[in-house]
Order: sequence, then structure tokens, then C-alpha cells
Amino acid sequence: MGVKERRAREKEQLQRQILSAARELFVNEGYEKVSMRKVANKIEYSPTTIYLYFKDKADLLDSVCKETLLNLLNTLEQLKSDISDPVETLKKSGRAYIEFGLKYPQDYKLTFVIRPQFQKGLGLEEGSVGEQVFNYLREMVSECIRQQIFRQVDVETTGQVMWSAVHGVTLLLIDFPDFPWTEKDKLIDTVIDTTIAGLKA
Amino acid sequence: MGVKERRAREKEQLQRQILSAARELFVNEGYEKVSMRKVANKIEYSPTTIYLYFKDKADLLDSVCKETLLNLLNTLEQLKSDISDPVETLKKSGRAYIEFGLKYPQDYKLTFVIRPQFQKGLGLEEGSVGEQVFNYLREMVSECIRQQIFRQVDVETTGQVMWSAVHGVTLLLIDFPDFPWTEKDKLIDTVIDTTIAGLKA
DNA sequence: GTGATATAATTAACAGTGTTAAGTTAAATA
DNA sequence: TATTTAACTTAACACTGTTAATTATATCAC
Repeated sequence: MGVKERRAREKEQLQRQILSAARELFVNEGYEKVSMRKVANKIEYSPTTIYLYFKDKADLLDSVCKETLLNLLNTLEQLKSDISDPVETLKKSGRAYIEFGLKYPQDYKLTFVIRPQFQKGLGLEEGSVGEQVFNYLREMVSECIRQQIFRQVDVETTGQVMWSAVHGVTLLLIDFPDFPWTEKDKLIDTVIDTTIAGLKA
Repeated sequence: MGVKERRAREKEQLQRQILSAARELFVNEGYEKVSMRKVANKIEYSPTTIYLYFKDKADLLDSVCKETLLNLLNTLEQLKSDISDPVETLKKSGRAYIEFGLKYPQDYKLTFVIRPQFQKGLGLEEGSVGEQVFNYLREMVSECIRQQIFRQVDVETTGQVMWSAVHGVTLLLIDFPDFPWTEKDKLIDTVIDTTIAGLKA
């Protein structure tokens, strides 16, 4: 009775194929400029086949974003090794977050700016990958507060301030590449250092 | 020979009419969901008439954004009265900036996130309104540094850090309205205060 | 192996999109 | 009044996301 399983496997494979084709196109040409027909062409299926695997275009975007968040989470998780120096870990995490955004600018915008416009459900609900990313940040910040390095402001607010800073600089660098920014790495470091300095006791 | 002038006036009036129809639709339904036909319907002209006044849809967006930047600039300009306490003025300006974004969220996103996707020319070029907005920020920051309240980091970097923080929190609040944010005003104040604290000597 | 059944994939179509070229109307000039 | 010029519209093209109806294909029971 392995037939059903093989079929399921094949379905899953095609679903993944669609997803990676969509991601590639979204990232290279932008969500709006990619049509279902383009995605279909890339995988050599008819356009309507996609609808057997995804509800609609927004659902396709949704899945792509979920993957992106997983990648971001993995990137971050690899940094929280030593808890002895939580500030240094937080700095590293901030840098990693921003650099992730700059490395995959379209993915980042898709996830944190475009998607919210189409999918009101935000992707930060309980149990979601998005929530796990913010949980990671919470942990970092929490440790800084516990060790009394940061002011005793509540963890939530502190985390949100940190997020604002990194989110802001990431998007500005992505969206206005021609603006006369300070040298990129210096700007990133200054944003992180300034915010952390402001949070310190 | 007042005929030519009257005609020019009429043209200008229709242009403004188109613009305000477009703004209203963009703001209420989102740039992507607004069609040229919808704009045309609203002003009771045929769709192609718009093309006599604007190069294309992106150009229409461009003009809407330029207006938004002008509004933002006006809002800010009204605050720089007293230079005696530059930090307080900077705080006020930051709050005003964020609140402008939250009051007209679609306008803000249109200008600072959507537009860059379509118009590579960024709208922050020399002489543009966008540049004037950043110049305003530069002035504020510059005064803080001159009075040795801020660390002697260069004005550019300091301004960009400030911008990152306010831009970040503005967009997060707009895009993820369902996230369990700290009470809005508290978050805004904390973002501004933290950043400024981090910039201080 | 043959016929029935379920499932996967396709074709055709609908109502809508941005935009262009050609045609029409109306007003100002001579 | 006839002609020129500007403003505006109609018709069309090549697309878009998506649905319903249809065809092909592979699995099952006999």
C-alpha cells in the first residue's frame, strides 16, 4: 500500500517546486510583477495547476515568507551560544538580523512589508515562526536585563525598541540605496551601539 | 490675451483634481488595487485623459508622494521654534514624525516603502522635498552636537541613526497592528528617549 | 488484461489591468 | 465662416488572477 505514500511524496515535491520557483521570481522581479503564468512556465505546468497546491497568489507569498522567517530564525539561533556576555550576543544578533535583510532584500521586504499588506493575519501569531523570531530577541534582551546591564524597563518594550532600530536601518538601506549613507558597516554598528547604550543602566 | 492663462489654469485644476482623486483612492484601497480606470471614474473623465497629465501610474504615485513629503515637512517646520533646548525640539520632532506616519499610514508607506520599489530615483535627490526633510533632521541633530549635548559623532551618522529608529517603529506599528505592542505612546517615547540617550555624551 | 473510478492537470473563459494609436469633439484663431 | 489646435474619447493590445468545465492518466476491482 505504498502507492498513497508515493503519491503524497510526489505532491509534496511539486509543491516545493512551485514554492521555490515562486520565491526565485518574487525575489528577482518583485511580487507584483510576477504572474501565476510566469511561475507556471518556470515549472512547466499549466497556470491552474498551482491552484491545486495553493489557494491563491497571496497564499503562495505566505508560504514563501514562512520559509524566509525560518531561515532568519536559523541564522539567529546559531549565535546564542554563550550567555556569559549577553550584550555581545545581542549586538551580534542585531548585526546578523540586518545583514540577513541586506543579503536577501526582496525576501525581507516581502516578509515584513509586502505581506502585511495582503495578509492581515500578520504572521506573528502565537506559535508561528514569526513569533519564534521575536521570542529569540526577547530571550537576548531578557538576559541583559536579568544581569542588570540594561535598565529595568520591561522586556517587551526593550525588545520592541531594539527591533525598531534594526528594522528601520535595514529598510532604509534597502529602499534608498542611492542616499549618501555613512559607510554601511559603520552605520549598522552605530545604530546597534547607540540603541544598546541608550538601554544600559 | 487672457485665454492662454485661463486654459493653463483649467489644466492645472484638472491635474490637481486627478491628483487628489488618486491620493484618496491610493490611501483607501492601496496603490496596487487602484486602477487608472477607477481614478478616471472618480473624476468623471475617460481613463486615457489621465495620461495627458501624468506619464503613467508610477508618475501619479510620484506626485502623490511629493505632496506627502511637503505635508510632512510643513508639520515638522512648525516645531523648530526654540533652538535653546535642541534635545527637546528633537524629541518633539521625532514624535511628530512618527505620529504623522501613524495618522496617514498609507501615505507614509506609499512614500517611504512602495514608491522606492517603482521609482528608482528615490525622491531624496538634491533639491527635492525629501532632501529638505532630511535637512531638517540634520539641523536639529547638528545643534545638539554643537552644544556638546551629543557625542561628537559626525552629523550624518547621528541623523541616520535617529531616522532609522523613528522609521522603524513607525513601520512596525503600521504593518503589524495586531502585535502585542507596548502601549503606543509609551513605545514611541521609549524609542526616542533611548536613541537620544544613546547619542548623548 | 479490461472496465470503472478517482485524481491530477489542462483548456477556455471572464472580468479586469496599464497603456498606446487613432479618431472625435469642441474651442480659439484668422 | 473656415481652419487650425488643443482636449478628450473610443477601440484595441497584451496582459493579469481566478473559476468551471473538460481531458488525460494512473490506480483499483474483477
